[in-house]
Amino acid sequence: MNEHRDTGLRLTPQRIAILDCLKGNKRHPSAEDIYRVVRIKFPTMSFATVYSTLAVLKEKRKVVELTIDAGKKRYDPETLSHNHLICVVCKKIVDAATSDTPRLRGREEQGFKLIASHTDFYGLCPGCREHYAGQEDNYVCRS
Amino acid sequence: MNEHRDTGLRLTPQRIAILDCLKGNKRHPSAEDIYRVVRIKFPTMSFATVYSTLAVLKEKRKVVELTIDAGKKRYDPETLSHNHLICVVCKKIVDAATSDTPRLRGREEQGFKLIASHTDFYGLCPGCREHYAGQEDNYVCRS
DNA sequence: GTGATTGCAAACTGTTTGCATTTTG
DNA sequence: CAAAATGCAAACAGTTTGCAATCAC
Repeated sequence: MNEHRDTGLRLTPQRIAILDCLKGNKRHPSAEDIYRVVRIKFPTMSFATVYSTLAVLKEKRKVVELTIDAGKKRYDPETLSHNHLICVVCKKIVDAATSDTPRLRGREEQGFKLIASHTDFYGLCPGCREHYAGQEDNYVCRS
Repeated sequence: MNEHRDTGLRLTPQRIAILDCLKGNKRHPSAEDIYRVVRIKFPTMSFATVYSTLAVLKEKRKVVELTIDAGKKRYDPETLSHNHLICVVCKKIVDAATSDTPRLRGREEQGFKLIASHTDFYGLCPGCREHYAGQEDNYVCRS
């Protein structure tokens, strides 16, 4: 009945709220971001529930964990391969399409069995751009 | 006199040990990895010193912070732009050269001022490959 | 000598775990 | 009704901070 049946997980009201929060969410929210949203409907919601639901969703490939933001995991309901554009000041993350996918130079694979790849782009978002234009050098970009 | 003079920071014995540990280090060590190494020579060395030195080095662009590994920062003394190849099982990180650099599709920049980009490649390293071959599907790759 | 660095401990942030209670299928 | 999820609190890991003692320049 419920639109989230296909996740294959037991649908508790809390989980439905989390799934609703994630559905089509392009903000790449952290666990706390999600917690704050679902807690509006479920004041008793605990962090442990958010984390355990995210763990199950990750296992079922319904969500992907991003490590772009140091010291805080962020989650992306878009699990098809895509790239990101990250603001080095406010850490906003938006999806980015690229014109091509880079390849490792043949002999550079060093015995690795390749599974996937993705590219992160760093920059200043429109908002931060205003305040920090010309100070790009002050920001370290590499993840 | 000391080979690390050019870093522009006050050279205490502890800092020299940290710089020695980082010099040419291709292992992308975490703060703890560094701590364990320098503590052999300086048993009184504290974590705070490692972190504060890393903070200064980061500021002076002598080292770059990697967020590839969730929940644990790793450091790279190679500050020129380059890419990484990461083992999804043991988190080993090695440098990788690519044949090309992807570009954002023109209208995709969404008002961002671009500063930099890099590509992460995921796979199984030679060692883990043996034990986990055929189980690639069990590993989530996206950072 | 003075300002920066060290070492220690305590504080903090984000995440994980144990367990009694409740709920889903 | 059995297996799984919740909520709470406590435990954890990694990182940061405050401060007195020490050290580099």
